[in-house]
Amino acid sequence: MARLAGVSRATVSYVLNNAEAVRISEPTRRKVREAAEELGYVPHAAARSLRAGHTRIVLLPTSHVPVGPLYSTFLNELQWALRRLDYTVVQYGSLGLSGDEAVRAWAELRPVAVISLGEITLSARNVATLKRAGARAVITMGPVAVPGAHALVMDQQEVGVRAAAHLVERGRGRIGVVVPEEEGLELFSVPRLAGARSVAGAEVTALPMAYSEESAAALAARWRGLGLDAAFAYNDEYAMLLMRALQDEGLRVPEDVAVIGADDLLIGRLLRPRLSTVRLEMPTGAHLASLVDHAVREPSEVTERHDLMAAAAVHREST
Amino acid sequence: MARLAGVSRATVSYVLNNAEAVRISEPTRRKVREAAEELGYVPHAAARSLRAGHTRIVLLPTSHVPVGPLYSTFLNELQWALRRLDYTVVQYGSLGLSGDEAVRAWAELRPVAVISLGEITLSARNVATLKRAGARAVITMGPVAVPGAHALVMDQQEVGVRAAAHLVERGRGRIGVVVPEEEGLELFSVPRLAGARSVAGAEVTALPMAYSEESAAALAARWRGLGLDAAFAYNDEYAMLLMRALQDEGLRVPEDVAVIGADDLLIGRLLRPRLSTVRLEMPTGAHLASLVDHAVREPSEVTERHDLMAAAAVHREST
DNA sequence: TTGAAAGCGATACCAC
DNA sequence: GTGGTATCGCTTTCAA
Repeated sequence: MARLAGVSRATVSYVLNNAEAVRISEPTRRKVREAAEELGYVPHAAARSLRAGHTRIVLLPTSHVPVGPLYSTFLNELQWALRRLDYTVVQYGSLGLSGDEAVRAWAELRPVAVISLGEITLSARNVATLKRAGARAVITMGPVAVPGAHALVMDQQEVGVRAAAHLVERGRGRIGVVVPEEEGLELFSVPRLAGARSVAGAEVTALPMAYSEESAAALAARWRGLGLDAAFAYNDEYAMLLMRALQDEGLRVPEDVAVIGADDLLIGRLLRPRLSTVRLEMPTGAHLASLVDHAVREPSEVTERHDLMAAAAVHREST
Repeated sequence: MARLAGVSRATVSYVLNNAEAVRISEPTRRKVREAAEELGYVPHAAARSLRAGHTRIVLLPTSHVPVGPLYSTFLNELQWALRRLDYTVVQYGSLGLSGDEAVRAWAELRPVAVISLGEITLSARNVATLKRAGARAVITMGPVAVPGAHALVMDQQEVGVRAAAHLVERGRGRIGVVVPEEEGLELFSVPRLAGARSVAGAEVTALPMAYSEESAAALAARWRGLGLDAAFAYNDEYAMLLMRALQDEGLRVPEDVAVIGADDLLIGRLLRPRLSTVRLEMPTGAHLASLVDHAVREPSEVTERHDLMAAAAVHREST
């Protein structure tokens, strides 16, 4: 744009970046600003980052659009906090890509940090690729730790443990664990199931169920034959579907069947009886943002640390 | 990377882009591929697009994380379809940015297309800025059309009309319309309210309510004094909160109060009585993707067209 | 079939 | 104070 405003490109750059090292006369500044405004000039991020050798992009892969207010509040907070730290938050839709393909695509953008929310599992090689491509921080939030990355491990097994322990405490030992039939949730559902199995006094039956009323009704229809006195559903949504179907079958909750979900979704509080659940303590968005920032500034200090998130049962009326 | 694999950078480019115009010997190809693999080489998107003069980025601004399976299915479909057409889908979190700020930030990335889902209202100037920055298609999905952009107008007013008309048909004329207290939803809630008001035989009272159990309970507590026989809530989530609170107050649904929501969320079917709702006919993700692709290839043909989405009431048990 | 070199837009060093 | 200019990594035209 520049020269058409009467000055050189260098001068434009100085003015628009408020360069301190160099003094520009006020009339010139004004001229440049006005020209930029008039032309609707916007700097070219690609050129800038090519020159600079790095970007300020924080990449958030999203394969499934997140569901639930807990998750979306977290995401909003995170984005807001990162922008305040002058990062550009880019969500990259990675649905249907394999891990390797996805990582290549991310790396092309040369993000300074990647926060993987766990839908795609990264290998040590993947992390290395990202780092070679300029990522100073790779943070994973998921069920398992990843070599080379800072991991915030959401201990899904602990969710299962808490749920089953809660039921056993309340005198229920024959527990049906609802496992989603939908693909892509295994990373969460398998450890949750395993956690439940590991609890002393719990006799666990795995119950596949899809996220639909029909599937829930079918499961409820054969419930009496299963000889169970409690259900732990994959999450509150599955729990709600099941609980409703059980009630439609004439079973009383919690008298005949205790039902517990997970993830503490708001909707769990809207049903009657109110749904007991297991809550996972997420870090706040601001906390994670400052972790990212720290990792970007001092990569050596933060790499390879593993933090564990706690889980706790929340007792309401359904158990 | 290249020269370290024994060939020139040009050759690398040819091989990795499968250039047809030029024939490269098979041994060379293999050498290049192996070197790339070994070094974990990933091309630099910024350099590429700088050289090419354009990107394949389709930018999806997201300010609020979308809620509900209808919306998220749509988004997943859209991303998947766009990637099949070889676009890079980038969601840009724009929460807390003004329209002008957001547009500048988007324009810096030089997207070839922008699909604004309606949380931020674009001005004609904004659209012009994006186009000058290389956007060949600007598509808005929202309550209002935008000059210069291809608009998919979701007629929010029609949602209000359908809801109120449905209630009037069923003999309810004194309608409370729940309006969210949360910020950022005005673009949807105001026309929905206006639409309801415009229906003959409907006497409408606006009822501010926040998305919390407390707020719903407070509203329910003063319900009998309002002299209303029906409620149209902003969407199914607000409807569920309100319906539950009304029932806790001892009011019967639909006998004492008919309740209707909007957006046809799955959870609406889990409550008893099942929630009546108004459904907005969204285009499929694949449809929108091909619209984008067409607009990118032939911008002149598509600009400024306005398509209207239909809305229809779905009767269940709560009305 | 492969290599050399120009150039995309922004920046920062160095002269003037 | 301001204007040239080399540079980032990649693609593509032209020569060899």
